Amino acid sequence: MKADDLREAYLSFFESKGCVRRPSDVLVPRWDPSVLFTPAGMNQFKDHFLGKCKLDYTRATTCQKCLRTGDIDNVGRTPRHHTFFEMLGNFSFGDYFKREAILWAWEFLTSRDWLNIAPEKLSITVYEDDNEAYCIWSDEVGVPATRITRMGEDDNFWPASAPSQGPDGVCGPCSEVFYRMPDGSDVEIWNLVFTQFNRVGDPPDNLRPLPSRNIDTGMGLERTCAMLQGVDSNFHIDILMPLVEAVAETCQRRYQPEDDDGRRIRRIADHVRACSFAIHENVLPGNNEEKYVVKRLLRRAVLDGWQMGMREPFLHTLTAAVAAQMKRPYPELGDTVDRVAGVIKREEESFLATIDGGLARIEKLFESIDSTGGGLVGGEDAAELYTTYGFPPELLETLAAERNCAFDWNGFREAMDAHGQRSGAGSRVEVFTSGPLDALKKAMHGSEFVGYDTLETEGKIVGIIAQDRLCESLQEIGPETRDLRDDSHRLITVVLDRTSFYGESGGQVGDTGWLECPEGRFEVLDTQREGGFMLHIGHLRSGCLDLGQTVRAVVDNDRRAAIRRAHSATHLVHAALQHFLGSHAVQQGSKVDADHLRFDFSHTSAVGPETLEQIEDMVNAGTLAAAPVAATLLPLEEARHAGAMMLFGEKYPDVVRMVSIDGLSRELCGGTHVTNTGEIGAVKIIAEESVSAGTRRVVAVTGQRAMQRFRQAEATLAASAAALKVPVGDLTARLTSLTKEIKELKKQRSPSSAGLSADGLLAAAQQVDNVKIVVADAAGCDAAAMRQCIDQLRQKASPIAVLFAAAEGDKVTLVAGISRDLQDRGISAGNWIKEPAATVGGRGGGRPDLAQAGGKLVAKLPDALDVAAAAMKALLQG
RNA sequence: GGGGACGUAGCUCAAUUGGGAGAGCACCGCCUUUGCAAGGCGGGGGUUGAGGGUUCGAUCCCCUUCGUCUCCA
Repeated sequence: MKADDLREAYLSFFESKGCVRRPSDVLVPRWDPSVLFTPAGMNQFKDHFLGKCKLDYTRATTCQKCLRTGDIDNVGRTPRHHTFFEMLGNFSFGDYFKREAILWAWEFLTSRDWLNIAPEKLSITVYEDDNEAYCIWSDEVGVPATRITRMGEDDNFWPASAPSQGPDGVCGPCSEVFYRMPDGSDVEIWNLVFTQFNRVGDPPDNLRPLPSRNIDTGMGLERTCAMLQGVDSNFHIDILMPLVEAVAETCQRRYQPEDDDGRRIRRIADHVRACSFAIHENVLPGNNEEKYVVKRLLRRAVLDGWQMGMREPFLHTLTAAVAAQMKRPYPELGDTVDRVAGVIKREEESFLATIDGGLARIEKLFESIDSTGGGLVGGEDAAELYTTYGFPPELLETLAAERNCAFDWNGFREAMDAHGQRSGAGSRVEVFTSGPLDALKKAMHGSEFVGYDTLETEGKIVGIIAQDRLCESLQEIGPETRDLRDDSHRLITVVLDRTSFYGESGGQVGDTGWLECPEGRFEVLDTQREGGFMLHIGHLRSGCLDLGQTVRAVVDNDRRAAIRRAHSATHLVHAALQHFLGSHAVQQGSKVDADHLRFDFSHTSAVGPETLEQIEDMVNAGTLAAAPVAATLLPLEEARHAGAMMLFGEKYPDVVRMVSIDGLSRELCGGTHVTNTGEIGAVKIIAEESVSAGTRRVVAVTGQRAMQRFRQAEATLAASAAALKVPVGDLTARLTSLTKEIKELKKQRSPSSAGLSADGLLAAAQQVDNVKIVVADAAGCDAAAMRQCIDQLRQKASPIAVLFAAAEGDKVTLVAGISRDLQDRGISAGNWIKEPAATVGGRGGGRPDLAQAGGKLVAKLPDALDVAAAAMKALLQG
């Protein structure tokens, strides 16, 4: 059976059991702070399991794309480890339980209409105390006792070992189905989790039955396919083998499963598949979180290629093969092949450059190893190369072997552990988060948002949260609450059943304003949203608020209008960027504030000033056109058909809101917009900068802030022109002539202009034996000019010793130089200058031929010159 | 988010305990050459990422900040 057929069979089987077929969730669930990537099929149903949302259905089935990096080191080495894989699942939220889950699993596996697996090849494990599951398997299904094993909590409980070690919360026993492979090994193909307990504290008696019990099952698509197709490795099933072969061909290797290259080829196949999906969802390789995971996967794959002799980017050519194999379940992957390939190629180039750069550094390392005769690459050195420059240890080991050097892996691991300690461990986020809103979420879907059409509305208070707890009522408690210094600790959250306040989302900031009623006034400083609820965050300024009370929600009109301008302008900017830079310039993030917007997009290089101007012109042409803006709700498919701009990797609801700017832009967007682009006024781009590799940012202002900016610029110009006493139009010319003049003046500030001429100095020089000694006050010269003069003198006469001193402000600068032949006599300018420097209360030093010093006693300058002359005479005679 | 490294001419990089900011390539001018490739001579180009501090003096040492790279979570 083909993988595509297995997916379909599984989903339709469970549909026949009343489960609702849901699409795979995205691979990168940005809404879930507890994970970077979707790790299992149940992830998208967390709120369903916890009863934290109203249920539209109580049974579901999915095929979920997943990514895990926990066993990353085993990928390619073993037959069944992947980073990216698919999980088939069926789920019950307080509906069917153990009996159905077990019977259906068995039916699907063994029925002639479905997988038709010989029952004697299957064996079962259950949790040691779970007699209920044991009896169902043994009595109802009829699995012989020899093939049912009771296992402990570390194997057959979820989370593993929860009863004794925690964490507290929902948990339960599980039961696993194993298949006997041709080689005699048993492979787990299906895990049935029965969440039926709430763990409270340590044993004994810490497992309390849950009123609403859930089913969460997962069947690995790849391993089940391997079983059905009778192959010995997941990598040899129908959707992976062609990819493995494509990798082998690209790397010009014959795929031999058993050798080192076979392992590398499998790893490349796995990683390029994982990265293609992640990058498809706009996760670009980067330096933190999921971005870093993508980067690491890509680099591991490139490294494997490097070790097979690949010196040029190659990974990116494989994205088409990935899309081809995954076409049926994920056709959208085909739309982004070029973009994904481009991203991968960039990262490949960057990593190959890193390797190149590291090679030079490594030469130095080997030289020092050779000179000390150690014959061993130290773990410390390897770790430093890795953590600082990203040079992979595996490569270093290979290079070391070529030099007949050993590699200290143990030392390397120790050093890396130490690095890990220094870096500190990040805080872990709970898998299931809970908060004061949970009770509210069970009772209602969310707040009704009416703020698109109206900025004032009546709403009933359905929740008040203070100090992270739900309250019945709230009273103003004196002026100290208004203490701005620690206001943040005392922020209050009010939830209404309906509101005109927009909660921050899609980059648009939350509204501010007031909640008013006869009994009190609440100032809203920010509006956030959580699970469909708008949270009005702020302070009670007077009176009191009670649960159930009706208030008037009044949004700050001027601010909202400014936000609308900025948001619509953002859409125009997006469209203009795409027009001038190309379709790859997709949105990476944005912030929409009052008359101020920030827009991040994919682009590799800086956008030049000319292009930026063109973009600005196009945007302003859009506002001048006074184009109507309309928002419509329509089915996702229709929006797609209408050509609305959509972000890959976003999970859109079935009905979407499309914001169209007549003839200029179509985007799916939940934000608030002007009704006509003419309202935006001027749009002025004020910055273009880099956010991270591959991402650029433009910042722009609109409406009144654009006007303010023009005024400011004018004021600066006017002030500058006034300062230079020229008309604004002549400013540039005046500035260039001024800078030129300054430059010339500096040049002229030479010894000669200060009354010092080389010939004059030579004529006035003292002479001891045949050595000329020039000691002079070089008033008006700076150190550079004095040096220059010394050079001139040294060229004209030798042997010669020169020392200049000049006072400027409250400082004295001295410079001394001697000719080469005096150096040969053991005289040093550095030593010479010390005495006169001390005379003016300073110190100095320098090189034998030229030295510099300074001091602060300006009045002593003439003395210092006498001292200098005397000192040189002494040196010459000594 | 934390650790480490690096920011010097348009580019690639130098600069000894802190003591005169340099080289190669590129650029401009002139010469040589029928032309090209190349060669010779000369020249322009720098707030040493930014801001503070220590010092007589900072590319160098210290602090802050911005940027790039990199490892870890």
